[in-house]
This record gives sequence, structure tokens and C-alpha cells, in this order.
Amino acid sequence: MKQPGSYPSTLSDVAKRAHVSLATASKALNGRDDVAEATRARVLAVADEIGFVPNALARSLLAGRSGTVGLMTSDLVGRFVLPILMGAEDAFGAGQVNVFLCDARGDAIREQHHLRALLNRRVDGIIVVGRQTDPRPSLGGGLPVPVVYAYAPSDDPADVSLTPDNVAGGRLAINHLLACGRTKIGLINGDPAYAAAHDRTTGALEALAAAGLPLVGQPLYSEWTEHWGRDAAAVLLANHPEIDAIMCGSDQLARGVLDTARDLGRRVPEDIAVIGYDNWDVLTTNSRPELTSIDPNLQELGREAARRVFQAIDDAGARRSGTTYLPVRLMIRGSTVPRR
Amino acid sequence: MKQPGSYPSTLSDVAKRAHVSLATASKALNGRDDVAEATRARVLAVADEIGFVPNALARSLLAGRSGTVGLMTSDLVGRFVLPILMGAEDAFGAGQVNVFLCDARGDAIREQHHLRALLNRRVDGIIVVGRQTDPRPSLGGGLPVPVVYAYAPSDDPADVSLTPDNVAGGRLAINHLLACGRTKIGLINGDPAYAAAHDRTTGALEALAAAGLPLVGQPLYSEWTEHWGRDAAAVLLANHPEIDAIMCGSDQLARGVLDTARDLGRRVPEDIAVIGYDNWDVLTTNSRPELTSIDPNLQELGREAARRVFQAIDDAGARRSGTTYLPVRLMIRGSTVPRR
DNA sequence: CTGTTAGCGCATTCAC
DNA sequence: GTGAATGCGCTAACAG
Repeated sequence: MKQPGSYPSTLSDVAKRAHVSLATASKALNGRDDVAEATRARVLAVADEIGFVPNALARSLLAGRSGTVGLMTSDLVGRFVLPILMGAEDAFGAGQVNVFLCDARGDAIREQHHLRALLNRRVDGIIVVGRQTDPRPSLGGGLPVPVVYAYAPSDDPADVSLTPDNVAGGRLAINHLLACGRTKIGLINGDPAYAAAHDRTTGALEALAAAGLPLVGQPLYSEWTEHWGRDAAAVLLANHPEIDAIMCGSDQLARGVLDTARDLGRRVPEDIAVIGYDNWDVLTTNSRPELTSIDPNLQELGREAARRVFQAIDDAGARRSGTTYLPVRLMIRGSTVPRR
Repeated sequence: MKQPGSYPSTLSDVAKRAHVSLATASKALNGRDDVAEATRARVLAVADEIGFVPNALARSLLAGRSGTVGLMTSDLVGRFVLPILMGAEDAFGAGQVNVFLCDARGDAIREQHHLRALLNRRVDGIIVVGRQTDPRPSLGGGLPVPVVYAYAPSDDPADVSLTPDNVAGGRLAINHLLACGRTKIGLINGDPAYAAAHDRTTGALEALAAAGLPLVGQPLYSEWTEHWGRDAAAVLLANHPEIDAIMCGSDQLARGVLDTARDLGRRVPEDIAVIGYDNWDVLTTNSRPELTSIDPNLQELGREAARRVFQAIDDAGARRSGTTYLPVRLMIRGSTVPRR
């Protein structure tokens, strides 16, 4: 029976009621094999009866490691952090590790504050999740625990950073359009202040160059909105009516492009193929037609970040520093390949 | 100077180097006033010099409370949990409390597993965040810490639950349409298996009845997608061409309705006013025109959940059990009121 | 196989 | 003002 309102029973309570010593009770509960089966059964029965819950605080204090990690996000609102969070929580959860969630709200002071708090709580490692793929300031070296930067890499090459490979994503998108037989390809992108925008363009231009084809018109940059997608598509199609495919730097842009194509009477994908980026399901699966997109595989990125932290904890020397670019995937839907 | 790779210094290190006793060092660092100023200064200087970080584990063990809470989500993917999470993290963060994040992935076994882990870690309270507003199974009474259910209320009225007031939201939506001079209002809703769908309809019908007006046609239910929004709007407008406003059970539905209206040559908001639900910014601010919607105020719900946990921790008797329905807000945009 | 002892790092009595 | 002792709950050595 548990009593509401407090954590009542301790290991010594169990020991007393089972008529054994503290040490024996501990061994019995922890599955050590130097305990008689009968004794173990008695201890377990008592523990269950009085609702004993071992105190991880005491255990951690003794063990010198807490079995917790800090997950520090620079901004929870962004839609990119959630999947990363899920991946990390998933990977850690399986390993009996619990996750402290901190949100710095894009504020450096608050970040420092949270960092202190995490160290106070003796986390065994920290994952820092940024909201853009642009490099962010390092938390600094000399921290007593391993730190892995996810999505936004650290600006210090001595740190360990993980970020999706946007250049490869750009290449992947263009190569898919080429594979679909398109040759007159335009490019609409988002906010030019984002590294993600430029990286995706870079990859796209590489793939086109490899195929010996030019981009139709210039890459168009402004902001990550459907509005801009609509407007940019109108400009692009007015100036280059021959265009048979448009690559977009985000799914929002792509949805705007779909709208404009519809308004102008261009069929998608027959007349124009459209490909987005991010594979954000609300946008990709609800559009007409559904949107082909590049999936940055963020959940896997979160898992990998967790794995790296584990690695670094188990073997402090093993951390491979520098930025690793993780592979992205192509999700083909109706906006590039006609449905039957 | 901190040494990488471990948490090196302890309070006794500080005491030694400052030539004081453990007790004095402790008092100095914790701002107790029975310490000479000179001594305190010396201790603080040493602590800073060797990069002393107090061990919250030890402190918690001694204090009998950890200053942590558990945040258990039944499913992180849902877009409703994130704002709640943010609100809770925000409220706790200000109070020096750290948050353990657990995701049960909709699995009861995993939920039990995480619950154990949280209790092991001696959390001072737990918030359970569901993904729908339908009641969910209680974690059970007799837990040693206060539990607050957010979004999805517990099915046990003895628990403390917080959920947005969907009925009021339905009323709010209809009253806004009425205030805009609309009188022939149709209603498109999502998955009939969700309490949210029915509650919003209930509120809508209440408001119409209060105004002495009938709903045009029947409420249409199917699923929470733009596809259904498009299809339902087509049906509704074909059967009831006189309709001058459509209330939708979600923003996705509303976006579908906007598409169909456009296809059929009905102007929004001039010919038909459209109102959504959830105020999901990606959808509301990117549409043509921008979408009026009901905001369930989830961040505030998260904050309130945190406050309730605080309350229950500080004064175990004070917990008001039962389900509290939190107010929602109207966000007016161009789909009901013409922009100038 | 079982029990006794020591201590993880810290805050808190209580003497001095 | 300061310091020596006590114990939070637990596990790891050792002795029996």
C-alpha cells in the first residue's frame, strides 16, 4: 500500500519487515546472485507490499552518475526541434536514461542559467538543439560532461555537431526532377539569411551542373511563407513560361507554388512538377496533389545525437569532433509523379 | 578552472582551500547571515576559482524534495502537446524547477514504465499531457506526488484535470459569425470519434439556438483533413447555395473550405465567411485570406497546469479535483472580416 | 549466504 | 562566527 502525499518507505523499512539486513535487501532487490532464493522472494514480497520505490537520488549520489541528460533547445516553437526531441527521448528512454528539458527561448542569459541548473543536477551529458542549421555559439569547452549539438552545429570545430545534409538534399531534389524527365527547372527559396536556403541551392546547382543543364532564371529568395511561394511562382512562370519543374526550399513555398499553378491553369505534375523540402506532413499530405518532398530525417538525427552522447559517456576519448552531415531522404508523392 | 570529463570539486574542496570548515563553506555559499563578510568573500572566491558546482543530488536527498517534475506526454507528435509543454516548462523554469520529459507513445505499458522511473527520481509532481480532449485512464490514486492532467482529462473525477473549453469555443465561433451579420451558417467537423468535434458542435448549436436561428443542413463529420474540408464544403454549398458562413472544427478543415470556395467562385469573406479552430499559425496566416480561428490558449493551459502542481506541492490539501475547462480566444482575421 | 561498516556531497543542529 | 558531528537512502567492501 502506498500512502498518498509522500514517498514513505525506504530500503531499511523493507529490510526491517523482511527481517534481513540493509545490504541483503539491497542485493535481493538488485538481482545480485549471492542471495538465497527464499530470502529474495521474501524481500520482494515485502517491497511490493509496502510499495517500496528505490530512491534514484541516493543511488546516483553514490554511483557518481545520475543517468540523466539535458536537452536544451534554443526555441521550442520551431517545428524542427520536436522530431529531434522525440528521437533523443526515444533513444535515451530505452537506456534507462531520463531527459531534462530546458528551453532557452533564444536567450543567451537563460541558456547559461539552464546550463548551470543542468550541471547542478549532475546530468551525464547535454544535447543542444538549435532552430536553424546556421552555426551557433559554442557553450564553451571545459564542461564536465559531453555536449552534442543537433541541427544547429556549434561554431567551434572542437565540439561535436550533427546537422542534416542540406546540400545533399538539394542534389537529391534536382536529381529526382531530372529522373522524371524535367529539364527546365526553376528554384524558389526562403529567407536568404538562413544557411539552409543557400545550402539547398548549392546542392541543386551542383546536380544541374553535373547534368549539364542550367537553372532556369535565378534562384528567388525572400521568406519561408506560402505567400512568397505564390508570388515567386507567378513571377517565375511569367518570365519563363517554358518551365517544367520548380524546386522549393520548403514545403510552405511549395504549397504556394501549387496554388499559383492552379490559378494559372498549369497542371501539376503534368505541366509542372513541384518538389518541396522538410516533408512536413500537414503540408505535404493535405495538398492537391500531395507534395513530393525531401525528408531531413530529424528523428533519426535526434537518435544519433543520443547515441553520440552515450558513446562519449562510456568512452570519453571516443568523441569524434567536428560537424557531421546526416543523410536526408526523398519522399515521392503526386506533385512530381502522376498517381494512377 | 574546470576539468573536462568529470565533476571534480566538492564543497569540502572549497572548504579546504578557503581554510574553513564544511559547515562554514556551506553557509557562505547559501547566503546564510551567520558568516563574517570576509569569510564569505574568501569562500566565494575559492568556489569560483575552482569552478565549484553544488551537487543538487545530495541537496535533494537531504531536503527530501528534488525540485523536479515529470511531464508525461501520451504522444509527442501531436501538435497540441508542444505549446502545453512550453507553458509548463516556462512556469517551472522560473521557479527553479526542472522538468523530466517522458513520451509514452500512446502505449500504456511504456507509460507505467515511465511513471516508475519518475517516482524513482523523486519528482515532486507530474503533469500528464494527452493528445485529445477525450478523457483518458487515470494513472490511479495513491501516488506519492500530485498529478495534474492537461488537455486530456482523467476519467477519475478525484483527479485534477485541465482542458480547453471546446463548448465555449463553439459558441464563440458562432457568435462571431452572427456578429458579422451572417445568418445562414453551415458546420463542417472532423472525426466523430473525438470529443472535441462534438463539444464544438454542441457550443455552436447552443449559440444558434440562443439567437433563434437554425443550422443550415446537418453538421458534417468525417476526418481532420483538408481533403474532407474541401469535399464537405462542396457538398454543403451544392445542397445549400444560400449559405453565407461556414464554421469548421479545425483549421485544416477550414483551409479545405477556402480552396473549394475559390474553386466555386465564392468570395471569402464577402460571399462566405469561414472560421477555423485551433489557431495553428502555419495554416491560419498562410491562407488566402488569412483565417479567423479559435485559439485554445494551450500555452496558458500548460502554465496553469504547472501552477496547480506547485499549489499541490506547497499545500497538499489545496488541490481542487475535477475537470476545469479553460477559456479560449477568438482570433479575427480576413476570412470573416474583410481587410482594408 | 548474510550482516556490519563506511561513505557519496551536502545542510543542519548544537557546542565552542 | 565558526567547526565538529549527524544523517538523507543507498551500494560496495569486507567480515562473519
